Amino acid sequence: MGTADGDSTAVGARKRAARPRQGASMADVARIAGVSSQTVSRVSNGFPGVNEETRRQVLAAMRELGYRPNSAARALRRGEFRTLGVITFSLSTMGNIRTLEAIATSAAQHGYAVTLLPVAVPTQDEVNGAFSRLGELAVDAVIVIMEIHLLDAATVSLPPGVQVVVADSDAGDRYTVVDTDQAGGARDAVRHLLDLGHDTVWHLAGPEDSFAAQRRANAWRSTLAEAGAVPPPLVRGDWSAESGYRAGLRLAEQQDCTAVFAANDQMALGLLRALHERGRKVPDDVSVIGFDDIPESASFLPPLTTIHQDFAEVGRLCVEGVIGKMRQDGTAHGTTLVPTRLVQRRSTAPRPERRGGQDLSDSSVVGPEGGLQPPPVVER
Amino acid sequence: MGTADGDSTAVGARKRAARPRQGASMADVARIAGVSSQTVSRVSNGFPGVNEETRRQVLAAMRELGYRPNSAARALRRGEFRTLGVITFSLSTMGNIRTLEAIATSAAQHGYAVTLLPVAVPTQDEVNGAFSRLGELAVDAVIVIMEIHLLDAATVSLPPGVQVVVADSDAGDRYTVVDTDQAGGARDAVRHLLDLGHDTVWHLAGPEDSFAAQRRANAWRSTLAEAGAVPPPLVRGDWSAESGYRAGLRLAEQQDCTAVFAANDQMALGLLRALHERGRKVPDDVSVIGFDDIPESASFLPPLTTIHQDFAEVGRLCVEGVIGKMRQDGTAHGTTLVPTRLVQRRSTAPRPERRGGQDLSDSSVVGPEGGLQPPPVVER
DNA sequence: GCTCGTAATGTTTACGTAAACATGCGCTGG
DNA sequence: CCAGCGCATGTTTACGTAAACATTACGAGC
Repeated sequence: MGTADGDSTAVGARKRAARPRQGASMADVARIAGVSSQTVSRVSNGFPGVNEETRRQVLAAMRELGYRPNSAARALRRGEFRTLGVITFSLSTMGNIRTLEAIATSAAQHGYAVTLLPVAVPTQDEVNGAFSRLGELAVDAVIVIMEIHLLDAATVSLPPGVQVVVADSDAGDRYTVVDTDQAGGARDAVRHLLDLGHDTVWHLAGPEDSFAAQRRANAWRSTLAEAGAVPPPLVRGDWSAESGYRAGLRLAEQQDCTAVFAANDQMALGLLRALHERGRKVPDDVSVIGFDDIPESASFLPPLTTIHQDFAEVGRLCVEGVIGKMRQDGTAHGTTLVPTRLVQRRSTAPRPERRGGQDLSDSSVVGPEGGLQPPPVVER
Repeated sequence: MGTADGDSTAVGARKRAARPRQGASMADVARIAGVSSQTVSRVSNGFPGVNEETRRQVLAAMRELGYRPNSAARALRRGEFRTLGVITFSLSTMGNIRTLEAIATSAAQHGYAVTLLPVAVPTQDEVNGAFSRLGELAVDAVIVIMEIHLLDAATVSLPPGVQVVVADSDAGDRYTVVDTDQAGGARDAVRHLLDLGHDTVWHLAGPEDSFAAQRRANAWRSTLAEAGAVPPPLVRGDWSAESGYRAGLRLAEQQDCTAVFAANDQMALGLLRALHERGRKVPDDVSVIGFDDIPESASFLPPLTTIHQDFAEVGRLCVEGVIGKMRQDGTAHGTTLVPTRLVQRRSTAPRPERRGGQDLSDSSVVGPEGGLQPPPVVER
C-alpha cells in the first residue's frame, strides 16, 4: 500500500527532494547541547556573555549535527542580506572582468557575497529589466559596471535603501562613481609620444557611444593642442582587434603618420598586424601605444608600450564606497579617479627622421630616458 | 527631551539607516487593497482562484506602495533561494570567464540568480574556505569551475541537499562534470598538422597540475602514436604568453621543429613572438596551432589557426545539469563533453620541404584543402 | 427548501533567527 | 544580612511569506 498510489508517491518524492536541504536548526543544536536556542545564536554570532564551557558544548553539538546557519532566516531577521549586486554587460571586456574580480574579492573580505546580474545586450529594455529584477533580488547595494547613459534613461527606480556605485563611467553628480583616470592616462600616452619627438599623434579611438572612449579622445585632442601640435583626423574603431586591423590598413597609407595612440590594447594588436603586413616597422617607422595593459600585451610583436589601468583598485574602491554609503546613509555623490601608469615596452621609439637615414639598430636608443615627468615603468 | 539624549539619538539614526530598505510588506498592500495578505500572496505568485477585479485592486495597491517581495522571507518560507553559487579561481583565464558569463545568462533565464565565490589562490586552504563559506551562503546548488584535484582533497563536506556540477575538469564518477572535449580538440589539432605533411608535431603544454593540460598532452601523444610519428620531447609552459615566449626561444633552436601545437592561444602568442624574433617564419618555416580561440587570436601575426571551445555551451549545460539534478534528486554522475571545432587561419601550412627550396610565396598554398575529416572553419 | 459543491477569500501557523526582555544565581558592600 | 549588581542563560516575540486549513457566498440538483 505504501508504494501503491503512484501519484501521491511522486508528490512525496518531490517534496522530499525540494526540502531536505534544511539540515539542523538552532533548535536542534540547542536540544543536543542542552541549552536554549538563544545561546546557540550567541555562540553562532560570536557574542560575549557565554560561559566558555557552554560555548564548547554548543560548538560540539554544531559539529555533530553539521549545523549551518540559515541565511534566509538570518537575512529576514536582520533586514540585510550581506550581498552586493553587480550589474554588468556581457563580460566581454577585460577591464570589466578584472573589476568584477576585484569586487568579488574585496566583497568577500568585508563579509559580503556578490550576485551577478548580467545584461545580455546593452539596450534600454535589458537594463530596465535588470533593474526591476533587482527589486526582488536579495541585495543590499548595487555596483553598476557600464556606460552610464543607459542608466540615466532607466525608467525603473531602484528599491529604496539600495545604494548604488557606478564603475567605469561618468556623471558623478548623479551617482557615486569610481573610475580610472581616463583623461590622465590618455594625456600621458600622448605626451610620451610627443616627448619622443613625434610632430603629432594619431588616435585610434573607441566607439562613439562609449564615455571612456570619448574621454580618452578628448584628452588626446587637448594634449595635442596644449603642445601646439596639429591633430590628425580621428580614426574610429570598436575596441576589437579586428577593427584595429582595419583602421591600421588605412593608417599604414599615411606616410606622415609616425605615432599612434590606440584607445585599447586589443585595437593596438590589430594595428600592429596591419602595420606589419604593410611593411611599416614598429617602432622604427611608427610608434604605437595602447591603453589597458592586458596581460598579453607584453607578448605582442613588439611588446606593447601601454597605459596600465588598476582595475583591482577600481573594484576595491567600489566595494568600500558602497559599503561606506550603506553604513552612514551616504547621499553625497562624487567621482573617485584611480591613477594610471605608463608601462614602457618596445612599441614606441623616437621619431624616425631624428634618428638619421642610416638604419642604425642601436638598441639603446629604443628606450629613451629623457623628457618624461612621471617615472614610467620600463618593461615589467 | 526627545533629542536630548545624544546616545539614544545616534542609536535611532543607525537603526533607521540599517532598516529602511524594507519597503511595503504584503500586509501593507493587503490593507490598501482591502483584502487579506494571503490574497496578496496569491496575486504575487500568479496563483489561480482570485477574482479578476480583486487582482486588479491588489496590483494597483502594489504599484502604489512600490511593493517588492522580500526574498529573504520568501526563501525562508519556500526553503529554496533560487540562487546558484559559482566557485572559481581568480577569473584569470578567458575560458573561465566565458563559462561564467554563460552560466549567469542561462541561470537568469531559469529564474536563478548567480552568486560568485572567488577563490583568490588555488590552495587547499582557500578551497576549503570557500566551501565552508558556502555552507552559510544562500545557494541551492553549486557550479565549480576549477581543476578537480583540489576539490578531491577538500576536507569540508558540502551542505546536504546542495547539488554540484563541475565544469572544465575531470573525475566524472565522483561529480557531474561538463567539459570541453579536450582530447578530441587536441587530436584534431595534431591531425591537422600531420595532414599538412609534417613528420611530427611538438607540443607546448600547460602546467603539469592542470587536468586540461594533461588531457591535451595525452591526446597529442596518442594521436602521434596512432599516426606512427615520433613524439618530440614535451615542452612545458604555464598558460601565460610569457611562458610561451620562453618556450618559443628554445623551440626556435630546434631546426627539425616544423609544427607546434600550443595548449592555449596565449602561449601560442608568446611562441609566435619568439619564432619571429629568431627569424623562423610562421607558417613558412614553422606551423603553429593554438587552443581556445580567444577573440584576439584572429589578429595575431599571423592570424592563429586554433581549436575553438564553446564555453557558452559548457556554461549552459552546467546550469541545466544542476537544475535538473535539483528537480529530480539526481545522483547519477557522468561527464558531458562539448565538442570543439578547428578554426583554420594562417599560422599553419604544409611542411617546408614539400614546398621546395624556392621561397614561393604563393598564398593559395597557405590554405590547404585536403585531408581533413571534419570540415574545418576557414577564417571566420 | 435543503444539501452539496465550488469559487473566492480569510485565518492560523510555521519557517529559523536574533533582538528585547526576563530570570536566576552568586557575590559585594554597607 | 540583605539590597543590589552583573553575569549566564532562558523566554517571548517579530521579521515577511505561503502552505494548510477555515469560512463564506452562491448556484445547481434533488
